[in-house]
Formats: sequence, C-alpha cells, structure tokens
Amino acid sequence: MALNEDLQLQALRLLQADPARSQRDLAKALGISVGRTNYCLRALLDRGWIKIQNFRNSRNKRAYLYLLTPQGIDAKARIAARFLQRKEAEYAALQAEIARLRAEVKADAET
Amino acid sequence: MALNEDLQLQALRLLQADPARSQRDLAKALGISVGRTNYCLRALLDRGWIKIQNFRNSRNKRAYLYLLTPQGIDAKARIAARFLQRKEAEYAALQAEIARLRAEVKADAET
DNA sequence: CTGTGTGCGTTCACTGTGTGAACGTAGGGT
DNA sequence: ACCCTACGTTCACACAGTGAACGCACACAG
Repeated sequence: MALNEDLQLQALRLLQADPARSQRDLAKALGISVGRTNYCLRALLDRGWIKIQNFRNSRNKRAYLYLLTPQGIDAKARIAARFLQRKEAEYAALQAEIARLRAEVKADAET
Repeated sequence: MALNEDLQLQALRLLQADPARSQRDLAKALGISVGRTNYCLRALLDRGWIKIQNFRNSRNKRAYLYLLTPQGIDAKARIAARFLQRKEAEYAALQAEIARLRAEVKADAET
C-alpha cells in the first residue's frame, strides 16, 4: 500500500462491506501483517471513523464489529474521491510513459 | 521506486543519456539517497552492466564516467521491454479500478 | 464443574531498507 | 602553503512492518 491513506481507505471499504471481519482476516485481505492492521484500526478508531462493538455472533460466541461512524462514511467518501483524482492523474501519466517506453523499446531493438 | 529493477532501469537510462553524472546528481534525479545510489551503481558494476572510467573533464579535473557496457545495453533493453509490459497491465488494471471508483464515489455521494 | 481447544485482539523484539552526515581524497584557486 | 570544493564511500541511525507469542473469553467434551 503506497500511502497510509490508501490503506485506511481499503480498510474502510472492507469494513463497510463486512464489519464482522477479524483483524487477521482483514490483514490477509489488505496484504499486511496483523500488527499493522491492529495499528491501522486503532488509527481509525482514534479519528472516530469506526467504533468497535462487542456482540454475540450466531453461535453465541463473543465477537467484534468494526462499524463505520457517520464521520467514517464521510471520510471514506472524501478519501475515495481524492483517490479517484489521483488515479486519474496516474492514468494520464501512465499513458504518456507507455508511449515513451514504446519508443524506447523500439529504439533499443534497432541498435 | 517500486522494484529494485525499476531503479536499475532508471539509473541505466540516466547514465546512457549522460555518463558523466555524479552520484549525488544521480541520487537527486532518482529521488533516493547517495548511499543507495552508490549501492545501486555497485550492483550494476558487479553485473557487468556498467564500467567506471576515470577521465579528465573540460577543466582538467579528475572525474568519473559510468559507461554502459554492451551487456548493460542489452539488459536495459530487456528490462525496459518487461517494464513496458508491466505498465501496460497496470494501465488496464487502472482503467478498471477507475471505473469501479467512479461508481463508488457516485454511490457515496447519493447516501 | 473442570480441562482443553479455538479464535480473538494485542504486543514487541526483531529485521531489513534507506538515509544523509561525516570522512578521505584529489584537484583548483589564491 | 593553505583553503575550498566536489567527488565516491561508509556506517550509525531511524523507521516501518513483521509475525510469533501472549492473555483472554468462550464453546465444548469428559
């Protein structure tokens, strides 16, 4: 994950889709370690973007829910929009780079 | 620089364009520290992709040239081609991601 | 009512990577 | 003879990320 913000966005996405994920699950889905996942969740909590709720799951076992707060939903939308913008810029840049690369590869081949 | 290989490609590019660059210059152009640049150049040297040559520059001052060897030129072409392939894949992926993001941002806005 | 197993969040010693200030060297300028 | 500058090189340090280990809570079996 390039930026920390990207990581948080992914986390918010995953939690919005399924708040009952365990940190280990989340870690696997995010492609990072449990330690970092825990750290990331704590950051989301500190910002008030998620709240942690105990509940009993289907088998009456204690479990956690990581629920997005209204602020979390807002933040997610805001970050996603900025993320999109950045990706669009990357897209344009990549297009240019590919053109340049094609020329370079062609030039290399001709030598 | 994502992969180490990317860094080496950029270095080869810059050196091919101007073999008389100093390591500090190179570091700045690559966006990394002098230490890492030195390490990177050593790696290129070990692989036989560049050779280091002393010479006197215009003001009769001792200076270094980092010249691509024939193997270096080959390697650069090979890496560039692979790099292009990867970028094309990224381009396609990015396109898909942007579509998904647009939908997500739209959905967020409607809530 | 006790183990025992399982899955949870949490911690932290460790690792690996990158940094850039500091160093030795060599030449130019005064 | 002396500084000054620019070079490549080094290495103590910082920092982020890892994942094995831990304590805890609960379900379940004996």
